Amino acid sequence: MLAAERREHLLDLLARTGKIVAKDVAADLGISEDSVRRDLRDLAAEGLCQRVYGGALPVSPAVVDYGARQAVGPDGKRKVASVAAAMVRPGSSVILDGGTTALAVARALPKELACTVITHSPTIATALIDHPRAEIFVLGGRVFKHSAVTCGAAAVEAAQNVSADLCLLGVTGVHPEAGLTTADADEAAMKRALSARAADTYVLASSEKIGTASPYRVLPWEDVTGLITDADPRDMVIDQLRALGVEILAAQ
Amino acid sequence: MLAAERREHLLDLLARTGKIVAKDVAADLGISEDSVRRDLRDLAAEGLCQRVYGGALPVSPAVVDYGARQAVGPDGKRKVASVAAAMVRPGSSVILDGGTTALAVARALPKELACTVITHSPTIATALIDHPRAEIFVLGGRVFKHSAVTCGAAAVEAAQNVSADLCLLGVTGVHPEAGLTTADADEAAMKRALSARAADTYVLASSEKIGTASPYRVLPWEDVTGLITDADPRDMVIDQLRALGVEILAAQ
DNA sequence: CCCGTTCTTGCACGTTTTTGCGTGTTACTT
DNA sequence: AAGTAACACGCAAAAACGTGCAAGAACGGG
Repeated sequence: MLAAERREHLLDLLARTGKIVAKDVAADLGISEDSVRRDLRDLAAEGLCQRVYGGALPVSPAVVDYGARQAVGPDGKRKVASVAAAMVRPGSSVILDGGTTALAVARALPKELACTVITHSPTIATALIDHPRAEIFVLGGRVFKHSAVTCGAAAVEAAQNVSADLCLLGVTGVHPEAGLTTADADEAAMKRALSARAADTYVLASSEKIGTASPYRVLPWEDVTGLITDADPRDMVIDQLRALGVEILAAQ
Repeated sequence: MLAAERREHLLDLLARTGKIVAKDVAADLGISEDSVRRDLRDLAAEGLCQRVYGGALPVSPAVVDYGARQAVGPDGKRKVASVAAAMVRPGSSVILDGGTTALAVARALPKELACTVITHSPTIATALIDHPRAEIFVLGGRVFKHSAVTCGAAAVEAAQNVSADLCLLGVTGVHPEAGLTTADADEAAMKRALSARAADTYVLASSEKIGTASPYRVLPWEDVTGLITDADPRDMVIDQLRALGVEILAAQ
């Protein structure tokens, strides 16, 4: 393995998993920990990673945040993401919301799948630049830092000019009575605008969000085609949603 | 085996496997490592591969590209970036172009500097999410993968709705007669639109771009306020530009 | 056809870079 | 406070590199 290749591998690992453990990488690649440490030191000097005791972290806390949040429920998110990615038909267009679950969907899109992805998340757009066949369209506007997506009037207006077959929406709360909810009013409006531009809207929600509600309503259940979740299909809340006419797609 | 044949083989290998190990190729083809090294040196000079210790890597993938291009002239880029970042006044708004140099500028913005950054690069928007005081605005549109920025009609239109104090533009060619040039027509149009929305336009160009020209003109020198570069201020080309009324800001 | 020129190629040699290990130091943990 | 893990530094061996050089092939003019 070439030295430059190793560095690429480290950056890739950092981007995908959100962290690097020097010891593990050394064992994986069959090289000494010293080499890994030297590489990390160089990468840190170039501002490409942040050196920490035992390994390295991404430079941007936002990305660290992604890593951390992914660490909370990586299995659930991955399962949900792979089911969602499988729903994207070749040649179709999909509106992809922001958030860690949607990011996982973007990464789960098969390399050979040609499709158009419309997103208001710069992070997701960046992640998809590597995808050989995806056409990417970014909805512009002011960037909301806590969620790393564009929101507000300009973004909503930009959304009016697109339309898609499918909208995959992430939310913070999924509740039979409250509907889909989120923690920010502007975000809720943006998600509403996104959903309105697609023929079908599916909600991505790992199990810990089921049965919870946040302050701002995004959509009532009438406007939702289905729910993709890793929660138990026999869960009581899930049953209630099914009774409301929501298609339930169980991940795993 | 003919020399040209060998070069084809190398490029093919690079495209298929993503890397070239000088030693292995020499053994496979039954030629000396010196010949392989010479070929790789020539190919790298033509921009067809990226020379690394032990062999070569491709130049194309976006992420690899970032690493590679930064590896070429990290010092120059960093110097230019820090001068450019120092030009952003507190409370002002700045239009930031795409590219590795602009990315370096984004990273060089001091944490305590409150400003508005308008960009058509999802990568730069992502990098700025962790900046505590920067307001970020993304110009939406179709994403051009080879340069990782939004371009085209929608992006140009989005640019009409913003205005800024300063525009920092990256280009591929800086030539006294040809003006500022770039390798893609859509990109050129986008850069032109960006420049038109700012009171002042400064060009970011590390020394290797000085005196070179690409196919598509972005701007004539009349529309450029200044040039930020790490090239020698007494360089002949730089002198010509100064005579054209371009303000020269020497980095280092 | 012959001879001088140019270009390519492989080898030798000295230089630079990388790498793993040993040593002592520092940082984190319990 | 003691113990362990991670780290930095120096070192030496190995690998890769660049350069100069000579042998040989390709080429062109006479």
